[in-house]
Amino acid sequence: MQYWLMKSEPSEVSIDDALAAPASTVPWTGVRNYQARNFMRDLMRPGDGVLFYHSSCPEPGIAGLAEVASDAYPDPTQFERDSKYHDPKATPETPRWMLVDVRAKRKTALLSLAVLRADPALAELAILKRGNRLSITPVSASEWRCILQHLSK
DNA sequence: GCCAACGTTGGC
DNA sequence: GCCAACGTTGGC
Repeated sequence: MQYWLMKSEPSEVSIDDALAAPASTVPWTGVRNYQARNFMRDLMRPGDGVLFYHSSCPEPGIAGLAEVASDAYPDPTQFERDSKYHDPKATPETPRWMLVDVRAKRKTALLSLAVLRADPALAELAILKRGNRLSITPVSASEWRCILQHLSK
């Protein structure tokens, strides 16, 4: 059982969008970074805990709780010529990009970056590290507990 | 819109 | 394999 933080731009897929989807489940399309892909492909397992993070928006922060809902499989958008996620070097025989399904569990009060930064127990949280742009990052069990504690306030 | 930080590309 | 140029991310 592992824990993750996954960024999504709410103008693309917000926690509300995910909760409104069939079975509250969305395919995590569009990841085009090898490290993030490898996390999904090699380390994620169904049932892993997910912090649903809103990025590139007026109020960035943790907006909900979710879980990994599938093993990794090829991201179909890489094969779609008219998709902005199309990758001409990918073929169904040799896919490059993988994704997992994510099931939203609940929306939370927004846990802002300022609040996260103010907690010394979260000093090592990857999302708070300078220059970190990874859209998927691991969260330790103690960080997860700490964040749940914040969310229960 | 700015800009720091980082990943990727491609010429050599 | 180096590394400069370029593109992207994402908070502010």
